[in-house]
Amino acid sequence: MDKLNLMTSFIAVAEEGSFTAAANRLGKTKALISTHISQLEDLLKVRLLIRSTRSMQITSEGQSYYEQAKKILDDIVTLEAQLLHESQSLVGRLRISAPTTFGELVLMPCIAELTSANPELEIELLLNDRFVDLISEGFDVALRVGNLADSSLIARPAGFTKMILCASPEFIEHYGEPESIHQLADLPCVFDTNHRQAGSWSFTQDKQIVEVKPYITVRVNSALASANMARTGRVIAYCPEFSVHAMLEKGELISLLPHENKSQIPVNVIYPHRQHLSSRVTTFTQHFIDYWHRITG
Amino acid sequence: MDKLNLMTSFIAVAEEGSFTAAANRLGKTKALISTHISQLEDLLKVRLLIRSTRSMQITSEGQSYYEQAKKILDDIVTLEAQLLHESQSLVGRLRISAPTTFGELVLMPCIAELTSANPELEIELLLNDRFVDLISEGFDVALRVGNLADSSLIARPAGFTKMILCASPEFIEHYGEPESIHQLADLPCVFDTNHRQAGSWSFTQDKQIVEVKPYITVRVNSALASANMARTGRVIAYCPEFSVHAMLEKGELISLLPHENKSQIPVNVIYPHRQHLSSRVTTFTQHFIDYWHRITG
DNA sequence: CTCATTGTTTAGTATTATTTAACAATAAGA
DNA sequence: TCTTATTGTTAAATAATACTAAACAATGAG
Repeated sequence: MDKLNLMTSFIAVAEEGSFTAAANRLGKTKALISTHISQLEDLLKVRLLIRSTRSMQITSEGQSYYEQAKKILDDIVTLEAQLLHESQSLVGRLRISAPTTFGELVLMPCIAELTSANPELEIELLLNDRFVDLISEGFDVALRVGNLADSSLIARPAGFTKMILCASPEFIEHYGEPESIHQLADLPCVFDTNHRQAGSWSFTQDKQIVEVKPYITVRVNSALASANMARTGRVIAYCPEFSVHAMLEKGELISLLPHENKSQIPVNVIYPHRQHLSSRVTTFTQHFIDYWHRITG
Repeated sequence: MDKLNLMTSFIAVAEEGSFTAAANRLGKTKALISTHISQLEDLLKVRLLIRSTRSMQITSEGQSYYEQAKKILDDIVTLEAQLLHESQSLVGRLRISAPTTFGELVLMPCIAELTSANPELEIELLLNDRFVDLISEGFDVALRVGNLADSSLIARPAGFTKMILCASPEFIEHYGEPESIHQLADLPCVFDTNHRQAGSWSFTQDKQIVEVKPYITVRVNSALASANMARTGRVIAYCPEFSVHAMLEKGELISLLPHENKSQIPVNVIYPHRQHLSSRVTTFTQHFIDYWHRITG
């Protein structure tokens, strides 16, 4: 028994003053309205309407019920409209999880654009390279660089980032520029432990994936830290393009063997569910993907 | 789709923190809870809960919906309890319709007892000898003296009143006491036009109904008026016992042929419906019936 | 790694909602 | 006064849905 249906029927009858008119208003039959009123009266154990075949009169209890029932139905409509508006407007908080370096270098300018366009959007960005459980930590959305583990989470591909093998001019002056990736086994390297394969770097040559074990002198769980290490001139680094972009532009680092390595790693936007995404999430996602395509060409 | 059911399930989940616990609380299966939540989210087009098989988290929209939905369910419970209380207490108005003389002489003392015992009961008594439509004029209850016309109304028999043929001592002194009802055709009479049969009186002799056409000198639509007419000594009257009771006691009127006439007419309590009577109506009805039995013996 | 427990899905069943049609009651019109 | 049209009610039939049971995939605890 759908109580809200019964209430709706009763309100229509009270306002129209007749079962038939109420049935027309609601697009139902008068028979249904009749059973609805009977059910409601049985449920409430109170007579709401006094009716003969021709005339009808609302009881004092019916009048009191009408007023309050109408308010309750209004409250439900208001609640639902407000909730929909809340989820479809760009007001409120958006919790984002992202890898540290990626967040620092890529995401901050992207988010700056978004918030200046939507001042009421509150963004909370948590940068972390450890594994993050989106659901239990209450994130709305996350960015992941690299291949994804199997998961129940939903991924939306945003594009790719090139992997750059690089060193400083001082390093090249001292060791000379390597002519093949296999020389990395003999040259001092810094290793970003955020990479999946422990102790090895993978390159793509002529669409073939080649694994090389570099000579590792330093390990660190940060792409930016390893780029900065390379800038000292002591080591070669293998970093995502975004983390060394500025240093390459300034000439502080130089890309090595750019024609021999076409490695790319995927960038994904992740959310914990697929349905009824708030527009905060969809707006952020779309804006990030646009931004990423803009800066990676 | 019973929206209140969906809301109830969601509230249980939000409070218990798990679908299974919510299902146990409501005595339903977890499968049902799962579909309820999905339906509610589809209905609202908003994600309320973020859930994996093991952990669950309420969204900010879900939290807001929970608080307001809970209030709405509370409002419904409160409304229903209040309505039931309202109809079961003796507070409020009771509109009664009754014949004029009956109301003036019988009902007023009866109602006086009732209101002094229930000070919060407001009684509105409308006395009227014309036909009254209980429903369209909004009466809760009516009293009818005499046989009832066929009707959709509900009648509860309260007892009977004797019909008394009577005249004043002066009348008897002048005309002598009649020895048979058939003499009424020759003696001057006052006729109460509230009687059903126009121009004739019916008597009950040895369980046989006898119709007599009296010699009518005055017609009036009031039993009390016809009794007062008889008290002048000019005419014989035929009245319900309650309307001449006081005059008989004082000796102002004398009952004629009491052993030859056993006519009684029924007294009924009438209401426009049978179900969900307010306790105002049932209390009044019971009190009147008790009172009537007390005064008629 | 196993096991128990979670939420989801599907198919089947039970229940309810709704309509259709026949009905009794009654106000309006002839 | 009689007929007609319209009212609310009822019963039976059907459409819709609520609910369950069972099998499932995912995952945290031991």
